[in-house]
Amino acid sequence: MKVSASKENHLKAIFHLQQEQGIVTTNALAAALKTRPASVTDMLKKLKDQKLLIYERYKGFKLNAEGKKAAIQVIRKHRLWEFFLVRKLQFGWEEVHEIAEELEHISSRKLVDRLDSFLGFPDTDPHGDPIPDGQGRFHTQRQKCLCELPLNKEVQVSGIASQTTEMLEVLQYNHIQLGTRLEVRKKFPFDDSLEVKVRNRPPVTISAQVAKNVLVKDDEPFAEKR
Amino acid sequence: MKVSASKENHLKAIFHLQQEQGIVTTNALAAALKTRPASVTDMLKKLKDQKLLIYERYKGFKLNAEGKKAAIQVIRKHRLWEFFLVRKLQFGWEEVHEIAEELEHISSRKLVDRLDSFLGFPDTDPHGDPIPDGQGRFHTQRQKCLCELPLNKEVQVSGIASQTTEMLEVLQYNHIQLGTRLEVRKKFPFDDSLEVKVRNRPPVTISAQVAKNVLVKDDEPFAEKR
DNA sequence: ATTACTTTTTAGATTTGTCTAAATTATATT
DNA sequence: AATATAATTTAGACAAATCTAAAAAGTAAT
Ligand SMILES: [Mn+2]
Ligand SMILES: [Mn+2]
Ligand SMILES: [Mn+2]
Ligand SMILES: [Mn+2]
Repeated sequence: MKVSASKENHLKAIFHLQQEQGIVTTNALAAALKTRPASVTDMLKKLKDQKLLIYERYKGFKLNAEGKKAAIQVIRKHRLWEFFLVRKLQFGWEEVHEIAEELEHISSRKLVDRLDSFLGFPDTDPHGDPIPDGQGRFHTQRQKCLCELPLNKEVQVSGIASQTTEMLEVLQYNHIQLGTRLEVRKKFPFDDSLEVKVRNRPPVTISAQVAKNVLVKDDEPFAEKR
Repeated sequence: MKVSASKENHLKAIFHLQQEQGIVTTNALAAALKTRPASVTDMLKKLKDQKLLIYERYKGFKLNAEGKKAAIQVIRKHRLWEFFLVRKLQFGWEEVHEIAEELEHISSRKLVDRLDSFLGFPDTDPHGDPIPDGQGRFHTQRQKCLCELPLNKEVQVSGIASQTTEMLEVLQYNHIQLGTRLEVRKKFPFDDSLEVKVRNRPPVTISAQVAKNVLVKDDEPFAEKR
C-alpha cells in the first residue's frame, strides 16, 4: 500500500502533536497542516483504512505502532536532508526546512540509508532535533532552554526553537549560533534577562524572549565526523 | 504558473523526442511515458494553455522556447542528481535513473545550483549524457559508439546507451565500465565483432551488439574535481 | 473518389486530495 | 435539564491526472 506525500505530511504532524498531548484533535491537526478540519477528517478515514492510526469519530485519534514507524521514517528523511543541505550545500539553517519538506517524500529507502552513511550517521539536525536511525531509534531530546540553565556552566548551543529572521538577527549580533559555547553569568530577576558569556568574547545581555528560544546541550551536538 | 511533476515529465519526454524528429506525435509521447494517447491529448491542452508548446489538433506538436527552457531545467536536475547518487552515494549507474526520476521534481532552484557547485560542475552524467549548466547550455554529445572507432586509438568509456542487467553483466565480465580506457585492436568483418584491449588487461572480444551500446570519448569524461 | 485503416480527439468516469456550507455530536453554561 | 457554543463530521463540489470506449480526422489503397 502506497503512502502519498500528503499522507506522509499528516503522519508526521500527528506524530509531533501526540508527543505533547497523548491524543490529537481534528482542529489541532488542521491548524498544524494549514488545511481545513473537513479535509483532516477525510484523510483520517484513509489512514484508518490503511491501519496507520486509531480513530473513532468525534473521539480524537493517535498513531498505532505501524503509523508511528511510518512517521518516524519521514522525520528521519526530513532531518537527514536538512543536515545535508546545511553541511554539504552550505545552506543556512533557516532556509532548509521548506526544501526538506519536499525531499522527505522521495521514496527510496536505499537512498536514505546511503545518505545517512554519507553524512556520517549524524544524530542531530541543524535545528538541534534528533535524527532517528535506520531502526527508528533516536536519543530523547535532552536539550534545555537557556533560561532554565544554572549559572556558570559552559554548554553548547544545540538548537533554536523558533527561527525567524528577526531572531536570527539578534543572535548573529551577539555572536551566538549553532555550536557556540557559552555560559550564563547572571540573571536579572527584574525582566529575566541574562548576561551571557560567549567563549572568547566579551559578555552580552539577552532578553528572556530570546533566551527562551536558545536550546543547549552539555555535550557536543555537532561533532565533525570527517 | 506552477509546473507539476507530471507536466515536467511530459516536457522532458517531448524534448527528447523532438531531438530526433522535429515534430512529436501523440502516440509516440504516450509510448514514451507509458500512458495513453487520450491522456497525452489532455496534457497537451494544459501545456498549450501555459504557452509551453506549439500545438494544433491532429497536427503534432513541439516545445516553444519557453517549453524547451523548462525541459532543459528538468534534465539538468535529473542528471545532476544521477551524478550525485553515483559519485557521492556509491550507487551503480544502472540503479540511479528511477530515483532521479523523483528527485528531478524538487523545485528549489537554489538547491540545484548548490548541488551543481558541490559536485564540481560536472558536464557529463553517469550514462555519458551532457549536463546542462545553469543557463541551459550543454556540450553537444560528441560521443561515438565503439563500433565506429578507428583502430588502436585509446579512448575512455563515457556512456552506455542501453543499460539492461544483461548488458551490464557482459561488460562487467569484460572489465568494461564508465571511465575504462580501451582501444579497438581488430575488427572481424564476418560478424562485426571487435577485439578490444582494456588497459592493463588481456584483450577480449565483444559482439557488435555490445559494441553498439558502448559510447566513448577522446577526453576524460569523469575527471575528478576535488 | 470511396473505402479501409490509423491516429487523434472527445465524452464521460474514476481516483486523490482539497474545499465550503450544513448537519451532527460533544461540551459548557445557565 | 435545557440551551448555547464549540468541535467534528457529512454532503456535495471542484481541480488534476488519469483511464476506456466511441467519434472524428487524417492517410493510404484501390
Ligand atoms: Mn512534506
Ligand atoms: Mn529540523
Ligand atoms: Mn520524473
Ligand atoms: Mn542519465
